[in-house]
Amino acid sequence: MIDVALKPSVTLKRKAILEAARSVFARKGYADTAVEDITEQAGIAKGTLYLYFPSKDAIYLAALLEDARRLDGLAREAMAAATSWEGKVRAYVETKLDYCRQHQDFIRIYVTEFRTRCMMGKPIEPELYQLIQQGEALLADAFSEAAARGEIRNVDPVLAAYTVCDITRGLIERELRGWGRRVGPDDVEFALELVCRGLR
Amino acid sequence: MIDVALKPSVTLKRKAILEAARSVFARKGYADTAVEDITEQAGIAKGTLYLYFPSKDAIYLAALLEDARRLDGLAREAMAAATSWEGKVRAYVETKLDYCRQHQDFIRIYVTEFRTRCMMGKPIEPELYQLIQQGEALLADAFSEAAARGEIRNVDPVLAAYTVCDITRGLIERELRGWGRRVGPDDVEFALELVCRGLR
Amino acid sequence: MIDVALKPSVTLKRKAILEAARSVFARKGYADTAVEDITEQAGIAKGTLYLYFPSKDAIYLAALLEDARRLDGLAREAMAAATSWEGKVRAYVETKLDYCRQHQDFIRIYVTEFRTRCMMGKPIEPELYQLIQQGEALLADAFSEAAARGEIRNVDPVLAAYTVCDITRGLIERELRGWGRRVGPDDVEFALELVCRGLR
Amino acid sequence: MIDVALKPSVTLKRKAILEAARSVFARKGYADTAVEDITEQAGIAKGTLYLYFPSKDAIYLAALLEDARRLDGLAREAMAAATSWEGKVRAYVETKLDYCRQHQDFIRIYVTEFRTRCMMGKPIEPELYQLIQQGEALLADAFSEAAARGEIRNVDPVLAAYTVCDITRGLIERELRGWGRRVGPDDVEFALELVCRGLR
DNA sequence: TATGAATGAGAATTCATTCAT
DNA sequence: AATGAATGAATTCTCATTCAT
Repeated sequence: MIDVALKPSVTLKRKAILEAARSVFARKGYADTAVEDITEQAGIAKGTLYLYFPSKDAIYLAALLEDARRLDGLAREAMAAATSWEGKVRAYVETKLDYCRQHQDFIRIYVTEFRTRCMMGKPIEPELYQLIQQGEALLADAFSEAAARGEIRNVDPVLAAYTVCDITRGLIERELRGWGRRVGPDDVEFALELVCRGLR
Repeated sequence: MIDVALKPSVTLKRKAILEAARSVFARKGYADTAVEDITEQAGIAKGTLYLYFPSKDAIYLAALLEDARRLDGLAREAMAAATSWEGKVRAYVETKLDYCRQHQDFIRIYVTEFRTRCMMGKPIEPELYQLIQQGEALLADAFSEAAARGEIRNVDPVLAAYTVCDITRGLIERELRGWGRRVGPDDVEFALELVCRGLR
Repeated sequence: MIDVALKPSVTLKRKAILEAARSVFARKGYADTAVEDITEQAGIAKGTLYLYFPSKDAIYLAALLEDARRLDGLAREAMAAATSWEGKVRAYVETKLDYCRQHQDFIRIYVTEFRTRCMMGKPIEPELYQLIQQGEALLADAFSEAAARGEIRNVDPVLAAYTVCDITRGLIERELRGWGRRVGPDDVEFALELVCRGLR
Repeated sequence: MIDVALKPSVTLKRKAILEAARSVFARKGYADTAVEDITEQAGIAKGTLYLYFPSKDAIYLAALLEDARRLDGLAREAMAAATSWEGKVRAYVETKLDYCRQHQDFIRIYVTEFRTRCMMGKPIEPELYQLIQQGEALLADAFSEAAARGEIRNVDPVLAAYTVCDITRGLIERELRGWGRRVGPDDVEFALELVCRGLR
């Protein structure tokens, strides 16, 4: 009972810390972020943070995971709501782009640090790995079905999914990076049409 | 005569340091690389490094730039040798993928740290920026001409170029990251065909 | 209450660090003093020092300033207590000499490093500059008044003040330097009489 | 014979190095001067310097010593040329002030670093020590004789000499330091008159 | 004699983490 | 549970000196 009563406040503070961490990580990057920056932003003492997270790294990962879960949920819903395979692709691309526009903090961290870790061969949090795989699988399934229905060429659905992911990521990075052309609706339409024509 | 004999040795040592730096940066990432790691790998004393480069950052940048120049040259040549627009796209994708396979160190650094810097809004070395822009422009030109000749739809050539870049990057990362399916010839063919069909 | 109890401890540790710094600076000089020497002497860890002072230079300056303020206060009081101009001069000289005898650390630093900085044209901490100027002005005022009362020749009071400062400094350095004759009461009497006779 | 022929050139290069050293030391101070600064200024390679001097410290000392010898010679001559004790004091003060005005490099180094070394108890080059002592002794002798002739009070001639040295130094530092009133002829006259009146 | 590339000990400073209160 | 002072290993960079050529 006591647990039940206390847990929410624990969870609340955890969330507050994660929020602060996201904001600081996104602004300064992982390496340039001091743990104290996070605790200041969160309005707590430095030591307190270590009651909720065992290390700087753990905070980073937790922040990432939370967002990844949310994004996965949104994409899943949106794709489920779409009926055609084109609709599912559009749902995937637009959901991701929208979410990233609204949560630039998250995506900045994700696109930079997380990708770096992958490439450096650091072990990845299993749940995060799963979420990524599932996202790709969702797309692959849509292509599988479309191929079965004869709506698209008989392509490897996994490869098609990869391609959509790559293009989506390109749009997101272009949206967020400080230079070059920004992303407008035309850009999305162009990408979607290219994929659709390319697969038919 | 003396100059002719000595200058190369300076250049040689610079190259050796860059080689060592690339290897270490690629293995440990920028932040986790100590300058001493590089000097050890290069078989020189700590101070010696600073005779050739003014800072850790400068080494990183020099390593990056050298590779970017080489890669740009190769891609340029390969594309020039191709006659059809499809050939040029294939040349671009395959040259990049090949180079990255052969210089995993470089690409690891490029894909991770450099991208991170871009996203964090840090100022980018102008020459590097130019090389990137030029690579994209090369593709865009090919699409422009193809459109003029009526070989492809009347699409925005810059957007098409972006898309090819994104897909290429996806292939490269998949090739280099430690998990998931590796990239085979089929993957490249799939990507190329998707783009070609999508644009026609 | 907590504040009242804790604040002093911060101040106390600051003082302890300054004391240690003074001792080491005085023994080894600024350049030959490593920050670690100070922290060892103070019995704290290297990092702890940076919780109280932002840099080696800041410690040096703080140590200097603290002493300069104390000495200024003492000289000011002693001179105020004296009624005749000769008394004021004596108060100035003797207060300084006494203080320096009792705080050899301070004066070693002051006479050496600080003077060096002045001569090299480095910017001086404004408060320190003011304290020095005020000390000279105090003497000059005494001479001004004495001249007005006809007790001394009609000399430039500022020049007279400079001279007394120079002679005082000579006494102090002779007292502290490792070689040559030490300073006894006769030396002070001689200096005072010379000044008094010289100005009358 | 070979020695006789080579020595001059050795001496010449030594002088050139010392000249360069003086200039750099005076500009940047001992600690902030890199040996390379000196060799650059002297137009020689870094290693060459160590053929002429065993260490940075030795260069500093040699530069100091050379000037000290010159200044001692000049003061000695000027004082010998003066007949009255007042003339000798004036000769001492004015020679020093003139020399320092013309060789600010030297005096900057002398006043700062050398004095620092004395106060820190570092061993002093014996010849330098002697030169200083002799300078003081010259003045003391003048006072001794003047006292014997009844021209001044029966003061301790050594103390009187110290005082003149202190005042002279005060004038010199005021002349060279970047702030406060500069030294004019009046300042010298004031100082001389004060001493003369004070001793009579 | 002259060179200047190479050295490596040593400097100041930072910061993730701990722990006594 | 919360604090924040204390820690000390680790980092980048400097520079007097050496030595092979």
